Amino acid sequence: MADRDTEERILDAAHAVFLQRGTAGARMQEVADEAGVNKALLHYYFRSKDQLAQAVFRRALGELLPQAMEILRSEAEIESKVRGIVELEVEILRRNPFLPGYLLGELTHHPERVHEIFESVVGMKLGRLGHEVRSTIAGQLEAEAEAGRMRELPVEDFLMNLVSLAIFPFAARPLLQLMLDVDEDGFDALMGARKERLPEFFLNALRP
Amino acid sequence: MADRDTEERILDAAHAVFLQRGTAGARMQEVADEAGVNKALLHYYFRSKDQLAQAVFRRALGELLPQAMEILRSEAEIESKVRGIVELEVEILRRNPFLPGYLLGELTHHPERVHEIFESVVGMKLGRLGHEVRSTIAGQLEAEAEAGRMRELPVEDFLMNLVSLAIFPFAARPLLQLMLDVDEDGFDALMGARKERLPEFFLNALRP
DNA sequence: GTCTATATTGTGATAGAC
DNA sequence: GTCTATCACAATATAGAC
Repeated sequence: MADRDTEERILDAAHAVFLQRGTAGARMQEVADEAGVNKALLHYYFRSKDQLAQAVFRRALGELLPQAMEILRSEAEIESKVRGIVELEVEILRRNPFLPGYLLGELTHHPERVHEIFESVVGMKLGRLGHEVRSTIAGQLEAEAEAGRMRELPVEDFLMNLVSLAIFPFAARPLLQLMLDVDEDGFDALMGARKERLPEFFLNALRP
Repeated sequence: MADRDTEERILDAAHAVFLQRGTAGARMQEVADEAGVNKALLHYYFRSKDQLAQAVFRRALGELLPQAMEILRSEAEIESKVRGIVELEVEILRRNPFLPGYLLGELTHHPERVHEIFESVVGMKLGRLGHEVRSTIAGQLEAEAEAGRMRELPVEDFLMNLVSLAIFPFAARPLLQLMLDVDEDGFDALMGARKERLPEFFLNALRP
């Protein structure tokens, strides 16, 4: 219960509270309670709410982005990348219900934070990484198209469409649960089943 | 500058401020300034911040949902619905950059609000509307599949995949702008071009 | 209906003992 | 490192004049 251990407990607690309430809606007192320590300790370790919020945001973004980037810029085949991204994102998001809504909310309400944090998360200049991913996949798509195995599609579309399909339903979950008339477990089951169909759906869209 | 007019100016101002900052991050003072009136007037018309926030949320959801629902449960053909949804959502979201992030953030941070508000927005019992949309489209999908024009796909997948593709990129815009290395105008141009390709992409995924 | 002034509470942050 | 006590101010909300 001391030192590094406490700092970690606080960050865990902050993660839980900030993701559920959002940065602006989160209260330091609630984080302290959740961590089982006093409010003053939060400031001892993180100085201010803003810095704690940044640590949480960095961590949250780090749960999603680096592994996805790794898959996308690897040398694996297109089909394998599609399956890998779907499997990865769906499994992470099934276990973290607040993650996508939190991230998208923070992105729109604090867009200025993204730039600085992005780099510390993926450990690379963002422009460079984005370019690397795009040129890698663009080459693959082009080769597939020339071989007649896929129809032409801009890399930007490939990337946006893939992550849209994988992530969005989790972000809109509260609305979807009402419209599809399912509870938590029903939704989770739905997502588990959809995960199996999604790669086929996406790859089918790429057929010539 | 009186009566109904003032109430509307306040709601407009609140809409602008709340969507950009989020409900918890928004300040009544900023809303008052934006509306060009005094803080006390906000309470005169809306009683509390919470009620003002609800009015804004209702209005924001109303910009997106009812028209989409109308298209989905109409008697139009599947292909026409796909084109209609893409056209509608993309055009609305291009003009309202904060709308999707705000909605998704509020959904995750205040899921309890959805139930009550949903009904007043679409003017119908939510379970009923959802069921109506699903059974209508399920019938259409089944007919298309039997005629050999489309492969089989659960209604839930059809609905989730379609709205995911249409909405998500706008919600993730700040991140995508960095990764794709484009500014505001570049992003808008990208979305404009993608809008034309999206229906083909989606319909292609439905081919047998 | 609209304003100014003020009450009241909530909340981030620090001082200082242990 | 961790706590209690407290400060300082931000933010919602209301009272009351006009």
